[in-house]
Amino acid sequence: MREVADGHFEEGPALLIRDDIIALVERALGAAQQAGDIPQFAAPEITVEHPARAEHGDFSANLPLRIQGMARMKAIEVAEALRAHVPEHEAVERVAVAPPGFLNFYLSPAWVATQTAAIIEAGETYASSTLGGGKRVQIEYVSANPTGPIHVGNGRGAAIGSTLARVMAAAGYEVEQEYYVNDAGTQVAIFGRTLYARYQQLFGREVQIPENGYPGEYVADIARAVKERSGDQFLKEPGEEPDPDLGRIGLDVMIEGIRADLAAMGVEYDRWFSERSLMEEGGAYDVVMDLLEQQNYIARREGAVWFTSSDLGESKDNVLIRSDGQPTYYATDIAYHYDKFVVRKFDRVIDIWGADHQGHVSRVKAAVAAVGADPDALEVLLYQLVTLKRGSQVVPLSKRAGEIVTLRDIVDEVGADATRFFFLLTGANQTMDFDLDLAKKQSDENPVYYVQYAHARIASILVKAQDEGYSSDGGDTGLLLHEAEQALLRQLLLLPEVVEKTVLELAAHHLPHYAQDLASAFHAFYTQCRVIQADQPDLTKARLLLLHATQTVLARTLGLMGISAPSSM
RNA sequence: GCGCUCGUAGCUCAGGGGAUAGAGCGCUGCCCUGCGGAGGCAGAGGUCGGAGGUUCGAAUCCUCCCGGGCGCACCA
Repeated sequence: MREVADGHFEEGPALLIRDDIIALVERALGAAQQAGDIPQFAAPEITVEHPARAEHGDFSANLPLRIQGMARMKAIEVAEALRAHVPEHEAVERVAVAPPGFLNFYLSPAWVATQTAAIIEAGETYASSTLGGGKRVQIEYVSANPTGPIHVGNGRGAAIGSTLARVMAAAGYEVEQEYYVNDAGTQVAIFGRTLYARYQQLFGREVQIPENGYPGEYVADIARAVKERSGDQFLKEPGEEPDPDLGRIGLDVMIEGIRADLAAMGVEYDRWFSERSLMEEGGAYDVVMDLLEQQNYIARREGAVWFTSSDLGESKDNVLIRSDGQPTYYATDIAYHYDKFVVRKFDRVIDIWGADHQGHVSRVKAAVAAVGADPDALEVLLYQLVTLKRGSQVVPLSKRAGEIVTLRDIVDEVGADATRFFFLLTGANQTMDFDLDLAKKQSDENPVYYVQYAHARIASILVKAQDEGYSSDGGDTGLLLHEAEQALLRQLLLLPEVVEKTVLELAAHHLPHYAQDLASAFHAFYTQCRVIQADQPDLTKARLLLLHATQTVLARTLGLMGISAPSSM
């Protein structure tokens, strides 16, 4: 039981064994200094890592190498001195010194084996933690303009955002997922005029799509739907401005489509935040403008209203209100972030943007500071753009171009699971190619099948065991000492670290890589160790428990990625 | 030009101060007389873009250079 926040307690998972090892090193240092084996000095923060080679143990501390200077001793001697003072721990079988000065920890196979029970008990909460301490974090992602269907690049943001949301929730944050709907501004106006042009065309008028308009067929589709439902209700005299209601209806249709497309990929938001709502009388936009005025961050020149962001270290000032009286996207974005921090008081705000918005990051941070919030509480995660390909042929993504490959196309063709896994596999600041031909192939080249197959295989064995009357009741997990069993168990024990790392780095790609390693360890175990053996009832029970634990962790890992864990494929 | 980012196996990518640099795909060769072969094992394949520097130790940090991507609007 650990305190989460405000005296609220919850059942805690087993502590990370890694943290226990760190504590052992720390205590060894204290004891060695106490005993005079190592001189007194303030030690740096202690870390341990998993050695690349199994012969170097399960955990390795490089502390001796790092403090050899301070101790004025050879690293190897520091290591020896520390080793002599490492306290006993049930999980640690032995501690060894290795040149040039590593302190290596070897876990007890028996201890590792018995962790199976703890994993099964934790079930779908395995690898949950209280790292976030109940802090309120908002994750805003995709937020593509509702003037067109969302495309491949948005899909990458969707996969990363919704996965981070799941993982941070597991790590003890109170997470709110949000989509910022740009339902105001010039692009929306252009969309409205485009829709009206399409609408007029349906009544035989010779009207061109406006310059900079949206040529996609989807606008004509909406126009047809409106005509079907409302006839010529929105038709005005030639040359007149379109009815704003028409634009609004069109936008609603688009937003509903976006919502459905994202839902098809397993992405659900807690809130869809309307940009237009900021502009209401006395809304955040008015408040922020007054605030900036009071803080002397406003300048009027060339007929426009400027934010003097260069006073805050920015390379230049930025326009808030254009000379035509329309606020810029930047101005409403300041109001939006004011709402996030000052009105709704999130502890952390994570914005996930495409890398083409990179220039916007410091501007928004400067604005956040100007309205009195902590700019460090805003974390902007940029993902590099996706190049869409058909084989070696690059497909243009632009909404304005002829061919529009939507996210929905991809999800329909390769499935939500493969789409998500594929997007998550590559680190966010790495550009990636999305090869439609390859993604469509549904072959074993797609690693999601490898992972899901492991889960299905386990389910199949468990069913068979049940059919044949085997049970894991009373099984002794201490029997799981085979090399392949131990390797698998060590993978299972890694998930809490992966979750922590994912949260600390805001790097979702660790999960699919871990999933593959875990599946690989399972498949190797499966090949070497038969589970159901009539002449070995005790071992059968123990291995059934191991299967339960593995299935639990696989399902958990897939679940954190928003990917299904099928029982059959 | 300035800023951000990337350059690691034939291809797609991990690793981002630690020990002999990893995985998948592809390639070569093995493994189904028992639980799902969408599987397993082994092998070939690398001057970690280049050059300096910091460090006990650099693919990792710093500087410069080369080469890609993206920004640098009264667009969003």
